Amino acid sequence: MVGVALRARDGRLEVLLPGGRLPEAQVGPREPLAAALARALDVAALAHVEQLETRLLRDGRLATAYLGLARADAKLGGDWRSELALPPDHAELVAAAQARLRAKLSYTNVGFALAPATFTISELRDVYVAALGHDVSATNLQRVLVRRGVLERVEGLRAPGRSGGRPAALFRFASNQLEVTDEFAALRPPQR
Amino acid sequence: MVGVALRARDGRLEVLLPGGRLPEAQVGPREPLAAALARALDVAALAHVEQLETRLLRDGRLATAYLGLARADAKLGGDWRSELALPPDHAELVAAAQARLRAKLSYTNVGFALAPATFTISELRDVYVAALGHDVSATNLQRVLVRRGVLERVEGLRAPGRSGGRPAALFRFASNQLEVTDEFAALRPPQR
DNA sequence: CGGGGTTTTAGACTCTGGGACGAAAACCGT
DNA sequence: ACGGTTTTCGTCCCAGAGTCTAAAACCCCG
Repeated sequence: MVGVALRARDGRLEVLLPGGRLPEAQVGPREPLAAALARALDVAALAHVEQLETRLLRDGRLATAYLGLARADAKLGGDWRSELALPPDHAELVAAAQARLRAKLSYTNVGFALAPATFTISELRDVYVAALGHDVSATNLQRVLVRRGVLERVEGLRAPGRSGGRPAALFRFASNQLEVTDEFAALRPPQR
Repeated sequence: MVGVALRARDGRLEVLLPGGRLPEAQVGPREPLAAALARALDVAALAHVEQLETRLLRDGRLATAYLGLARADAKLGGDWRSELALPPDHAELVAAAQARLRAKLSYTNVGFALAPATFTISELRDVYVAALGHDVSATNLQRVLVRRGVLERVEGLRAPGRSGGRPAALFRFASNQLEVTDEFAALRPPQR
């Protein structure tokens, strides 16, 4: 049981490393994985958790890796440093976690687990840029997510900063559970 | 360690059940998962194998499930019956395996693991129909897969059957390893 | 050998989702 | 009031994929 907790903040996709390493826990016999997971990760503080893969680590232990996502405004204990100093096993898991997240941002609503409860499109754009590692058009992001029903407008506006600008509309994710955009795929069923 | 081996044949997506149940194996301490997997599944006869999920079964054992795909013309020992008589745990795993396969048919080249080495578009279409569970246009299938570089023409034609028809061109998959169609996703990086 | 039935192939048309662009809206500070 | 900023809205455009029709190439049968 190894957990990779990620958070998009300050333009970067942080890896949460309490004590400078990935959190681990031993899973007992007949113990539900969720129980061991709760010992390793602060599950209550994570907006989304999903299983990654199970593999034999170099030290001989069999580990099931999990991906955890924290909202930018979540209160978390533990520090986070650069993940460059991790052992090779763990570094690979971090890479797998990041790849999984990047892929799912495109065809699911996982964004809900990274963004705060309410936000402007620009703020959401920053989250996506941090997680994806490339630029994203705010205009397109809004259109795509609204069209899919992933994003909802919410009452009110955010006042502009000191440098001015038009007040921004506020949005939220329509759901706080993972939902896959159905029929995002090629080779769809015939329409009639 | 539980294996779900699938094969697309006779218009159906069969579950290979040697002895009427899903193949299992106990994974020893410090044993690579691939080794235990080889004991459970006839890996050599499978064109593709990938991990599904790890879960606690109702009988208290911790099992890592695998998805295996067999080509339609593969020689396999063991019979296969309807999967309706499986225990609930295993039935769920079969459903997960089928769902995974259906999804990956859209954005990867997994088809290579279901189709024979060389085939006509109509034959490939039958494989896709069996796996996806809905109709597929042969014209579309060819255009999509060729455009992606997944399919290659190969020398020769297949003679028509007794009922006549134009001879069919032969194709093969360009690769026999899993490859993900990059940039199938929404929220692509900017193009310039 | 010619005609009707069958299967495959090729092309054109259309629709939709998403990227790019530019103008308008609404604010700031000076 | 004016220029600079940020957000929003609308339009254009393109690529990928679904649909359709006709042509190609074969079979069998009379």
